[in-house]
Amino acid sequence: MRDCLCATLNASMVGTRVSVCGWVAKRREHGEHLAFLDLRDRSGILQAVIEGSLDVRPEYVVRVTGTVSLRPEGTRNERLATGDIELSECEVEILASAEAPPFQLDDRVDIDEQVRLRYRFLDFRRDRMQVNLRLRAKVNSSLRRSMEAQGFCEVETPLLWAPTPEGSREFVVPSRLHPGEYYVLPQSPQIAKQLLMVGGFDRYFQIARCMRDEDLRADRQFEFTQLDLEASFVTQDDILAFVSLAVLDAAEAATGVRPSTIPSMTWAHALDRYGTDKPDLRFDMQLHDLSAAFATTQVKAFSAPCVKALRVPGGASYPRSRLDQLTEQAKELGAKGLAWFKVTSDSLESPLARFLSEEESNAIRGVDGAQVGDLLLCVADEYAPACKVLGALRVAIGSPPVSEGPHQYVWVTEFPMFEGVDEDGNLVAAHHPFTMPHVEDLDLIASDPLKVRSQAYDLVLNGWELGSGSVRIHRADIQSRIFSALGVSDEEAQNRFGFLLSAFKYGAPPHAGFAFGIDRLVAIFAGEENIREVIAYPKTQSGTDLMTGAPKDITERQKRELHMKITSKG
RNA sequence: GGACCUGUGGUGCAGCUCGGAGUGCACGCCGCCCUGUCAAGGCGGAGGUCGCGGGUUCAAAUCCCGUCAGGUCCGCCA
Repeated sequence: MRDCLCATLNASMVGTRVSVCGWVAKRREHGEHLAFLDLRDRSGILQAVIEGSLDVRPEYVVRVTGTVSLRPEGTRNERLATGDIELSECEVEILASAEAPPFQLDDRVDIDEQVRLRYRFLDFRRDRMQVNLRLRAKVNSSLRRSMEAQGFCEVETPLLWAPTPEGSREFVVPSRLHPGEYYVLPQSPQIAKQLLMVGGFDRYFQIARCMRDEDLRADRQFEFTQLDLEASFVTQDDILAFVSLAVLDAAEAATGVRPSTIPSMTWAHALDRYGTDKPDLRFDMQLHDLSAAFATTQVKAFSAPCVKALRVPGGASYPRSRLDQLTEQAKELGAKGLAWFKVTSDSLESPLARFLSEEESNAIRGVDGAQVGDLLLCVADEYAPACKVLGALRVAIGSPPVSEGPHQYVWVTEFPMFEGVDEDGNLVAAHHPFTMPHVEDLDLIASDPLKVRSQAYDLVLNGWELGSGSVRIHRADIQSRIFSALGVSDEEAQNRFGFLLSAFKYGAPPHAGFAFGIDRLVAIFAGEENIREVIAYPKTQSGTDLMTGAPKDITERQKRELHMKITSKG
């Protein structure tokens, strides 16, 4: 039907007669003797010259047969890739007519996302979506190549899986053949891939769809895609190397620039200096510890186990309203308050300044090489909350949009094994219950569990958590110690993970793995703030699909077959 | 579950503080004119339940309350 794509034509083809197909992007009529038609296909725009009038409208689907010609001198268009040429002596065949689209299909205006999502198929015709989805395809392809080159085998795992209640809420699928019983959609192929290790697939990967029925965000959808991998007879460092190589390959494929190696820091360091487990290294503004200087303070606001400070360069010019807003934000984050100090030429300007001892005042002035014109923010609290509050303020004040600036990757390692206790007093696993503790910390499980480090690690890019992984427990004795620390009884463990535990009795190799979000990675490559921009058919924040209307009711017959009865709505 | 922002012809905005006739701009759409345009140009035209409901008022796009939808965030996301 067509000989080539619009933008593949160039001056070297002059004289050739070709047929091209696409959509009418624009029509410019000059009376009944001359008209120009801009034809758009996925490659770009090509101008066709029509001698005579032409009854086509924008978005008509046409096939144009014409002769590739050089444009007359002075009529070339440098802004068009095909601006030197045009099709002349054209025959136009209308393949489909079209109504005027509900919004403009050029990239000159931002269209409300509600409208774009309702007419996603039209949104696809715009450059932004074409570029983003093709970029995503390129990243997928690069990841596959990279994993295969590293000896990994792609295995698909089921979407209909058994309920194994863990951290996040699962999507549930009622069974027709088994009344009152359910499948769930996987939150990740975690257990499936560990069983592949038991089965001898010592290097597995998958570009896997995962589903979690949790509230949506700019970086979270119900369903998202991960590069999921697992390997046997490897250490943590092996996994970091596998993943680093795949990510760097993808970055090069997507951006044309290959980042250098990915640095790493411990979780403890990230919390201490950046107040978060996903530090954004595109800007400095590290947290500083003033606990020692305030150990015996008389100032009530600073009487706490920990005092942390953050220097805001140039922040002394903040008006009172901005400082109040930051204080408000700190309180929302759980701080008792926020102390601020403006560094002026001879003193500290602050409501609290006159209560400070000279030593304390000097300690504050000394933070991070503070200079006149800087602002210093301090939070006094328990250690972790103090870090987290200032870490959040650091991001609020200093962080550029996630899509801007250099791409700063970092590995965060040595996560704690447990992150506190639940309402029943049981420890809560920070990663998942199959995570291997740091070997040196095994004895702490009973004595001081919150100090136990795990062999779990995250990959972070520009302050976004791309993914996480861990070395897994492959020994029954350690697994049962962890389950008991988590308050999971033998019976419950058997009930939830019995098939995994039983598989491990038949010779489980030491193994470790990782999974990272492709949506997030591609969004950052694409310079998008929101993963919806790199997903073909995303859901809204309330989990609806504006194009299909999902979720929707099903027929009475379907409900009968599924043995379902709705007893309440809301 | 909570906080905040947005909702005005098909699209993108302005109007809202401080109430006074659906007022304005750009794009698109329809008709006519136009032989080298390319964000074509000129002339004319159509198109509105100001998200929805209630309240205050002589009078509401504008103020108040509620509600719906979209977004950002907190909670949640092993």
